[in-house]
Amino acid sequence: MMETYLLKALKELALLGALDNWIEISSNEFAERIKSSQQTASRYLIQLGRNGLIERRMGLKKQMIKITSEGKELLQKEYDQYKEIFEMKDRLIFRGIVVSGMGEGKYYTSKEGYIRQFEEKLGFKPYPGTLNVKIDEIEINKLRQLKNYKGLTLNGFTAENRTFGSVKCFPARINNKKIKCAVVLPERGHYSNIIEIVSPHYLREKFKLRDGDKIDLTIEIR
Amino acid sequence: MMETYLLKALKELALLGALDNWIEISSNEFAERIKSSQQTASRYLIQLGRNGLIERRMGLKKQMIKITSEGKELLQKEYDQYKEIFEMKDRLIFRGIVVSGMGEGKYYTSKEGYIRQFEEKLGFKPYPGTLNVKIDEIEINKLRQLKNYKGLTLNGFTAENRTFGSVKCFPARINNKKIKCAVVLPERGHYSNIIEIVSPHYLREKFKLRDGDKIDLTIEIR
DNA sequence: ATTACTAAGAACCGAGTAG
DNA sequence: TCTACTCGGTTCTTAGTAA
Repeated sequence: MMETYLLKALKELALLGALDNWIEISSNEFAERIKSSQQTASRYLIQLGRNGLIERRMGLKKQMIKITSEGKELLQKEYDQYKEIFEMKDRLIFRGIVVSGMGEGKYYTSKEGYIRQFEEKLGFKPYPGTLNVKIDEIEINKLRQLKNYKGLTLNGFTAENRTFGSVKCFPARINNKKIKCAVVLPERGHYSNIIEIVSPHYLREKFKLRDGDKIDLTIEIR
Repeated sequence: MMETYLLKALKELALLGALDNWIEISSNEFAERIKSSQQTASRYLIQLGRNGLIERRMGLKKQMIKITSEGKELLQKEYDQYKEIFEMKDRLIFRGIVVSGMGEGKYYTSKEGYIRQFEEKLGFKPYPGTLNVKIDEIEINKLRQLKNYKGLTLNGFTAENRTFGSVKCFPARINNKKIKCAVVLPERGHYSNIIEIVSPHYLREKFKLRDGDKIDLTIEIR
């Protein structure tokens, strides 16, 4: 486990140039930089070393320090999260697990009234059946947000003496792979923590997915 | 002062969408997300609120949370640092303070042999005298890095029965403002923690600088 | 169900200091 | 100089629990 104060220390070392180069620094100088005591700075450096995040070479005075590839990876992950926060205004990312639907998905993908519109508006003929993804409870907030975006609307229609409601679609990606698919949400209806995905492909096979597998879902909102 | 664990908590809230929207969340759900106990999650939310980083609205169940502009600013600063680490491969940023030189700067800016080359290679006629910036001790590592880059070379020459050595120049910015200037480093010579800056302008006046003022120095390395 | 207080234990910090 | 140990004080965490 990564303590947050160690992450901050690692970030400071990176800012001092230790990502690509060895830097020479004393625990005292580092302490000044991170606004701590010399003892704490020393302890941080020891712990960063033990965690494999930096490499150290002790000199007679000071020490040489360089961030390892693991350390760099950790910082990169952090950077990616900030990018997600500030740059991804045109998409929402959900984490969820694959579950078995109860056959509702076949509605969308087998009624001629929907199929025609899938082809018109999304440009593909859907494989019959949807992939159901259960969104982490905590991300239901984002799901609510998603419902506020326009997306592409497939109009409702009447057939076989009953009505089929309008639905909204958003182009999507599974695990960030470039395989055509889209999420489908009923225009009206209850909140649900299950997202249904349509695609021209049989997604379970294409992605080798089984119930319970975790997936990332990136949804384009414009 | 901002504890690092609160920053992490704030980041998680941002990832959950609390930057632009109110999100509904319970301390338990949040605890799960940040891998802590419910009590700790609750305490974090209280502290984030007290620090003015989030706004909270308590419901009967759960609570509504939104990151404030101060909270956003804090995250943005963090993001900027990561950008500096990963994206600024073509520049180095130094922090330092303005000091009085001992007249050496006039060398570069008054000898015809240098002046001609400044005009040729940097495109300006230097104001006589340099601005001297003392780099924070700890950033000497980066200064060493800087000396490895090529930059623009002003060739040495002989005049008045002595030799004047080659120097390296790098285009630079002070406090990220678009005023033409460049740092000058002797091609050979001792390490120093003083950087000299040449410019067509009298920089002390242009930036209203006095000894002891802190400045940021952005140096272009290609 | 929820938030959040209390209290005790766990983790962290830094002055003193050895090597 | 340096690094890094010990140890007492402080801060953080979480089980228990009230509201």
